[in-house]
Amino acid sequence: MSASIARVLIDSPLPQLDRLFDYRVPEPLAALAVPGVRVRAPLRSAGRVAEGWIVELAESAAFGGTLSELESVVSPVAVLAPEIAALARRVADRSAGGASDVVRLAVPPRRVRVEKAWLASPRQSLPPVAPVALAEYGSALDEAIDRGARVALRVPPGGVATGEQTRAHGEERAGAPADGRWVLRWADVLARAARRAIAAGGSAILAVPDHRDLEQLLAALARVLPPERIARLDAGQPDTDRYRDFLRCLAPDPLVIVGNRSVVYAPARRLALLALWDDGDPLYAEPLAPYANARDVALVRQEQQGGALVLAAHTRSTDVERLVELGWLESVAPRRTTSPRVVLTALQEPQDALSAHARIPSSAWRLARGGLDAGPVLVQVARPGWSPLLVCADCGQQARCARCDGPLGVRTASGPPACAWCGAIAADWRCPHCTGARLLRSGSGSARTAEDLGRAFPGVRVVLADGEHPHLTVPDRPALVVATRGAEPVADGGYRAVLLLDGERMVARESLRVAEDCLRWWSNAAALAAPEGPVVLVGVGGSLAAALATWRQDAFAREELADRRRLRFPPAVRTATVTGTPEAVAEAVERVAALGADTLAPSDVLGPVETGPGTVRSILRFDYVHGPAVARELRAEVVRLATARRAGPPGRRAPGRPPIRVRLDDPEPFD
DNA sequence: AGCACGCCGACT
DNA sequence: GTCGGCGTGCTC
Repeated sequence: MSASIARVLIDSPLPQLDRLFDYRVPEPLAALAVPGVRVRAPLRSAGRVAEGWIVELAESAAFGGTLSELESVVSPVAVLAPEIAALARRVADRSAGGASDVVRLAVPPRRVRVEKAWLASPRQSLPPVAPVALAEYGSALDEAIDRGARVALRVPPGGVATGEQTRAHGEERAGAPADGRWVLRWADVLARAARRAIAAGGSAILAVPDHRDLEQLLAALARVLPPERIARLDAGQPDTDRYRDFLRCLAPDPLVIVGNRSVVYAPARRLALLALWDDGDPLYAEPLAPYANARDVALVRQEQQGGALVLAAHTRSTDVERLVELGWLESVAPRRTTSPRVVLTALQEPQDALSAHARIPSSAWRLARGGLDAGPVLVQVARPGWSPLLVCADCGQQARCARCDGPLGVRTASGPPACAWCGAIAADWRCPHCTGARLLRSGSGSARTAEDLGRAFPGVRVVLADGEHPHLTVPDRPALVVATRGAEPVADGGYRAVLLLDGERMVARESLRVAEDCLRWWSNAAALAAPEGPVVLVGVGGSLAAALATWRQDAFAREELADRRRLRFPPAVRTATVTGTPEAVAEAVERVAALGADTLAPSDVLGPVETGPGTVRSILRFDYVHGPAVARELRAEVVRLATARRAGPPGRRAPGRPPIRVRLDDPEPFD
């Protein structure tokens, strides 16, 4: 007699359904009803069926009432592995959200044709893979992977040429590659780390922020592993491809699974390595409820499943610094420190001077010219477009969109003024401050910088790389590559010089994480330089510039985290934002406060402040130890409000949205 | 979310 | 006496 009860997680965003429901398994379904399969199950009176996943089987019901029978098994494939169900539960609890919302990130939409083909295809086992040493770390990284350690990993800047065998020790920094492609060192390190995991018989998950990083990683992996060992799971690929690769991960042989943020939920056979590249990138923040950051998911998963965790980057996020200081992560760096040659330069002219000549100090100018003799030169700017800022010609105030208050700018030399946020064209703009009607262009975006530089260096090829003009790579030929931050192409052989032009403007942004972000943007751009290629940071001084120049990002993260501790800002503390009607928000805050002043001190309740008509927001901050209790309390309140809706006068059901929304560790209020 | 149950007003 | 209004609560 087999287990006759199936515990099912219902696929629904409703908070009151976020638990396991018991169903009897009818005899005809017994063979198919295994943990992980998608099922249809009646929910509240016959006729209505919900979909869900069997999370576990049991001999007897935990539920006292009479059970319904499972209606059907949607597909025989166990798409929700037990450890992923457990991960989803933990992540949901930590974020005060629902497990099925998390599972939806973990399990891609089913494609029947793909599934049928996969079920019909013969299983074949893959030939074993020999291990490879990560000798630039001595034996520290090899050992860490083998024993399943948690590591904050510093990665060498620069790249290696394809075809050039990565050598065991004393790797010379490659000069110009004779031919073929150039792969960034970080990608090469992660690819070899993954191969080490595979050689030991385990899987590896490698997460990257965006698809450009993904391309780098796939290029690096292609050098060290056969394609049958590599699976790709990213939101950018078509659903059929995504489901096909997802199914491949379920096969018994371990694979390297690469993708963007949600790849941290991938099903992996005997997970041996979970690695994130550049964990400070905001793209790791999940935009869908319950908004769990991929880094946090990775931490939870490692804790649950073991295996090595590697958070690799050029810069150290304050979040990782915190974990290093706690002793939760160990810090591993290459034995021999290689760092870019960074030059700091003050601005010679006021920043609003418009010509490229005025924006680029003469020393930087010389280095750029020198670099162009040998190969490509990178110019990093803050913003895309032509003139990202417009000001009133009469009073000098910045011009803003009449509809949404976004900044007005022009995208091309002759284009109309338009809003950077909503895209609305500001046809008959009038200054709200002085009634002026004329706009003045201020500042230079990527397009204008590219054109200016083209004039300043006649005969030199100019490449414009921004969101609208994406370039993954540029060849090893003289060219000026003007790129917005984060959109820099990878140059074969490395850039002969890197100019970080808009440092001052980037630092001027008002956000809790500006300094951290700037150092990350600059360091990542600097890492694209060729071995002796100079990196020039224009117009920034102080400890931030010094951290880049000395390539000591860890020390900077330590200071930065110490500041956050003093201010009680994240990641020194966790936060919960509660948004909704004033009464509901006040009540939710009250319930958390009732946990005690030790959990939530009165000074750690920020707000409420009005965020819309009839809507307020309060922010709670609390220490990490109290996170579970705060999340549990807020979640309970959400469930309570969803079940017993007694908002407003009796007899009136509150229409539309639920009265509160809860979000843990939302970075937005601090931006 | 849906959908049934339940307890007060107008009805053949 | 009964039909049906919508407020309230639950979903294995």
